[in-house]
Amino acid sequence: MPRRRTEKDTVLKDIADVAQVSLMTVSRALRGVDGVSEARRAHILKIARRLNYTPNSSARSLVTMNSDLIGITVPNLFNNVFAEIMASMRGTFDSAGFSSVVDTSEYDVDIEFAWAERLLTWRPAGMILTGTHHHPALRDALRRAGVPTLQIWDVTDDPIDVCVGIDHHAAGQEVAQYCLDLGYMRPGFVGTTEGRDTRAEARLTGFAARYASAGMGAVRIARSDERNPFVAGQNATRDILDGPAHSGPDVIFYLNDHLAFGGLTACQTAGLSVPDDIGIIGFNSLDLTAVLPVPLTTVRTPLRAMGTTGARHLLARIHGVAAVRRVALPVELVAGATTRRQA
Amino acid sequence: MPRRRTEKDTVLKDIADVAQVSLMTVSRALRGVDGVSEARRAHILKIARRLNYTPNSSARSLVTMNSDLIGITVPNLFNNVFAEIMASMRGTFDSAGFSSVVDTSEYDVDIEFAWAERLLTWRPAGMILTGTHHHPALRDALRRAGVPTLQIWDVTDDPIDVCVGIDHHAAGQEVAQYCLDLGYMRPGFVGTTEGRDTRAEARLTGFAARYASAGMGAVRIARSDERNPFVAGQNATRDILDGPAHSGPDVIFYLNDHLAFGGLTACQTAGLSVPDDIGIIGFNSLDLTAVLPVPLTTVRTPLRAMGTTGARHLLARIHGVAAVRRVALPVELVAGATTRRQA
DNA sequence: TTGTACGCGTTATCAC
DNA sequence: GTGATAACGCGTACAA
Repeated sequence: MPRRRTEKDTVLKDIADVAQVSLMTVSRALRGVDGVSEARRAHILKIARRLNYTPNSSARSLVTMNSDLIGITVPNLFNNVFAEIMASMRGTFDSAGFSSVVDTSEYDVDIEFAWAERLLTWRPAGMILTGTHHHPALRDALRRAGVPTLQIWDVTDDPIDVCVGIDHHAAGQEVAQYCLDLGYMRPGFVGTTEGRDTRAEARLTGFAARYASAGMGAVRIARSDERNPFVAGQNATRDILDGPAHSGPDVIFYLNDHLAFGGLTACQTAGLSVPDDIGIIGFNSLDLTAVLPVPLTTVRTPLRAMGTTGARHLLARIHGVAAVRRVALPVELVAGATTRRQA
Repeated sequence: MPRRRTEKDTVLKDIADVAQVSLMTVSRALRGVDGVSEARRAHILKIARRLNYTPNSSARSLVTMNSDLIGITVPNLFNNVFAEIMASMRGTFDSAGFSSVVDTSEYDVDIEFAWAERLLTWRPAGMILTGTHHHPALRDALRRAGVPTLQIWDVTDDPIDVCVGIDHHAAGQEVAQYCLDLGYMRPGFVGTTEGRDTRAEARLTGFAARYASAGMGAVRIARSDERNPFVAGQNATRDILDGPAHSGPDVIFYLNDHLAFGGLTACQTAGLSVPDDIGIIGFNSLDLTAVLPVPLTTVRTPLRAMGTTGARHLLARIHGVAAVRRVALPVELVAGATTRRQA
């Protein structure tokens, strides 16, 4: 027996029957395109509402070969950075009538790729990837599908389509320069497991490169794969402080403010005074910092601007406007009270 | 001129031509259903891969009248509670082959409803709503569409379909009982703008009800609509402490741990010692608390269990198994060092 | 301004 | 085990 629509599953045809017009007139009326007299349109809309008409996006998508779905993948949702970027983009897309299909890749390019392949079966209007490090086959898959793609949060000279972000390497250098200016001689870095967060690694590389070119010794590095970022910062800081006196760092650059806050507590526990005994620098100016008794020296990243700019550029591409391919936004080093000029 | 597929947009028909079999055999082979010899199937799969075949979900959805899309709406992504719930659910759905379409409602039932209506045009396999307070028309719309629906984070006796969460009213009572046992006489509550977070209001109601039935005066309430939760807690606490001495609260129950941390800093600034001068109680045991020098008295909510349980129940409904309609998970009051027995 | 014919890519059904 | 055919609901093209 042929499948039957459920009783209430109204379609254009039913509305057309009730309104005594052709199916096409209903379609036009509902889409708001020209070619229907106002009287008819109003009449049809009323009937559609009364019949609880729900359009079928699949049918429309099938014939138009596209959809109002936008794919967004971020490493996770716990990091406020990604929550902020997503929120600022979603506003733009939402009011433009798009729906977001979200993935969390956990920094795993295979997960990201598998998700992207599944999403491509829906012929999405656009795709947003975090960063510039992806599965080798992803770029081709997206190109082949012709899906406008935005890479956000990091920049590269060779984006899939368009990228909007900050130059993490340069940001790391900037922080190193700031430290050098203050006279810090033994730089440290605290982050998470190597290879996961490639942006953080880029910051570290830039940080180390600037110190190296100044003839200073290598950066002391400690990592923690603890899931709770505060605890991770605390643990890694404890590790980096462990060892003979005066061999430890005199300043630590953290993966982000959360880890830095954990580091602050570790320093207090270790009896170290900040900034007298050691300097602490965060990244990403997160919510928490606003209420700390000592303002944290950190780097303010333009997350909201990044989201809105990125969304705008992606929308432009979706509408066929070939805009720029690379937008690097500036970061701002915010000098707080957790660093100070060395004697 | 009829629209033409782009060169690379391969479809079943093309594969069938190359494989020298009928289109239906290809369809069966790709779906892994019975009725294709193993030799043929392997051959077809290889060709499909070589031709970069991407299935068209819209076409499938059109004929099957369903999809592998699951809608999830949460108030926002900044609150770790929702990030945690989403993450624990997504794992289950992802491995079951579903894709998540996400919305952030900003605690606005109209936004939630508009989003849900748009999503229904895709005939989603399931829908997840946060809480039990929705647009009056949403329940009907979901019922009519026959979409299995999970309400998470709060419970009700009359769920749309199935609900998994905690009893916020009871949790508030539990906290009040704890405070009464310790001898706190002047309860306070700090939250955000009234009417936004209905779960928080339920906790407040339960908290106040328990105190009322113990014959104690009304709960002192302060609110802040500041976006940064830490700052909100700080500001509202400052407000509640303002006033003649001994009229202020001797214990404050916060909307969550973030606001409580802001409150802690406000107390310190005001020269109040915690827990000697005032007690502080949070909610939701968030990441931050792990590194605080003084362990926060708070309520631990089973966020992960909630997500996995909810996902399981929704999957059951999607597969046609009518499971329970209401699951209330227990909360655990964690006594920290920010409260103590009163003299 | 309105209507008719056809096709989008896939799956259900039934025949072989 | 395999293939032919008819939908699924809607939009494009063109005729009226």
